[in-house]
Amino acid sequence: MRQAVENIDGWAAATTVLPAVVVERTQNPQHGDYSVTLPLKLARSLRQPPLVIAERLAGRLELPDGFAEVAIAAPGFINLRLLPSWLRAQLVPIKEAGTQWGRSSLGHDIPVQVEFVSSNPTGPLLFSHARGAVVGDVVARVLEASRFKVQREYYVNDKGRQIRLFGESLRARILDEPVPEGGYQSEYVRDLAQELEPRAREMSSSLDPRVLAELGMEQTMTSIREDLRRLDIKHDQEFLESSLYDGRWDGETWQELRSKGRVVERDGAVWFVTGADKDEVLFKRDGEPTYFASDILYHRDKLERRGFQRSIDVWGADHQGQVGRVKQALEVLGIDPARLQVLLVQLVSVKRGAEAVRMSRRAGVGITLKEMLDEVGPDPVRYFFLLRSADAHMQFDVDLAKQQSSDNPVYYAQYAHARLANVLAFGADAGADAGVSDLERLDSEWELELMRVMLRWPDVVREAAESLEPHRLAFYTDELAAAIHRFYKNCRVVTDDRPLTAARLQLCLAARTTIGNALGLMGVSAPDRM
RNA sequence: GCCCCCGUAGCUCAGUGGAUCAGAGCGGUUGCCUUCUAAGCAAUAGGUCGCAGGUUCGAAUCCUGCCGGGGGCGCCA
Repeated sequence: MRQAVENIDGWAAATTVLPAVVVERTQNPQHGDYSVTLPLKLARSLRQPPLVIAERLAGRLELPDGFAEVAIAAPGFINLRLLPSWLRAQLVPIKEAGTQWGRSSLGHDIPVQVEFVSSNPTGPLLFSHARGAVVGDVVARVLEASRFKVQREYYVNDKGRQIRLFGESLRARILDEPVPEGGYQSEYVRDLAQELEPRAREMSSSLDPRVLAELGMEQTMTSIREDLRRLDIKHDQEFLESSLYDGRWDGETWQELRSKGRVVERDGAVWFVTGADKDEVLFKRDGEPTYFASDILYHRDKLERRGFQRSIDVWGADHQGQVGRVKQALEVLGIDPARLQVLLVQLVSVKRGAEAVRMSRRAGVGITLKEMLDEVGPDPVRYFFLLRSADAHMQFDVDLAKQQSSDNPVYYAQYAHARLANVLAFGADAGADAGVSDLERLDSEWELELMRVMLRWPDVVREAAESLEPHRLAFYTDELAAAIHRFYKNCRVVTDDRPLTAARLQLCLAARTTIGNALGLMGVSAPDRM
């Protein structure tokens, strides 16, 4: 496809530097399947009208297999159309690829880490955490489908002031004393204290807050893992913040920054010199490192010591301010900051009835993920999050997600899959195999349209992987489901016409493969029956 | 004050590094089940793409400035 256009380069190369040759999909099917806008871009440097250029180029085009006519359209497009016979022939490779259909080797086994969720082990996952969890997981899935070597990591903040307060709060609850200033007042900690008390007393008769914090984190992580499991999310590794402070890695890193003149002591604290108007604290006056300090050690560890080419971090939008300074510190350490990509996931508000409740991490209030999973189930949670781009604020409509009815967009896609599965089962004996000649019977607008949509699937996966935009999968799935429903409505599959039946069953099989793979990449179930 | 995200149909949101259409779902109105699942299909109403300039043959899309909503700018996490 692209190579075909390269062939014309020689013709124009003499004049000037060529703009990139781009073959894009047409937005309007009336204009064919692909279009080239090169003539419009060349018009100025060639000093010829774009239409003339288009005609000369079109005449020289060597089309690869599968393309029918080349058309010129004002003001200077070259439009290409796929041959129906070529479309039909693609059903065979889709069938052969099966669950592999849509995968690519784009990533060439490059090691990439996706770090997501990373909620503190001092309380349950809130529903607001789930958006980042889903986005991170699907980014990981899409990268895996593009043959990146992906590791999913959960970064556990298991040290510092918050953990100390956590332990002290647990102790206070057990002893029925007041929770310390700034401590954890939540019901969760109260219940946890009660649950841990017998073991805690056994392990530490004095109820050492450190032991309590340890037990509490262990317990909390267990429940977090369980919540994530229900969303079909599993991390390969839980990385402990405390492991960064082994006395060598941290010492070496600070030494490196110091040698570059980027560390100063002032007011009893240790600062990273940004060179901008405001420096950043690395070590507080009480000697404890800040999160920023840990972030530096952590990302250096991933990108330098552990050898990941890229680290894709999924953060809440409220951490936006940290991106710049972590990247800056990495650069000082000689690490290309572009290797760290931060996906900022915007906040979620929950709509229940007519009421919208904003969920902010800071506000600390909100529905837990567990409660939401109990109420609506994992499929709507995943699908709804994927129906929004990560950088858009979104409103989660609980009532809609909960509806087991046609209004719920999840079912639209799942129903398309179930219908196909049903037809395939119904017609099993009639469609054992179809030859290429039979496939020629597939010539209605609905059948050809369905094929066109299916054939975009590999591009969708690739684009989602390149842009790190998992919502593209959901929008594609919706389109594909629409094409399937229209086909189903207008083309009776199982009839007395055996060859036609066989051909249509082949189409159903390919379509089910495609939508099944799409749902699978999103981690949404694809039922055979609804 | 500075930085980031958003502003597109009544509602929730796609599209946005130019040309080739302003779109989907929900909600409104109206049709379609003797045949493989109507959790579906089809039709219809509904929008100065926040405002104002600018660049261009062409701007929802790029630039500038405003307005509005959200988030950040801690020796908090």
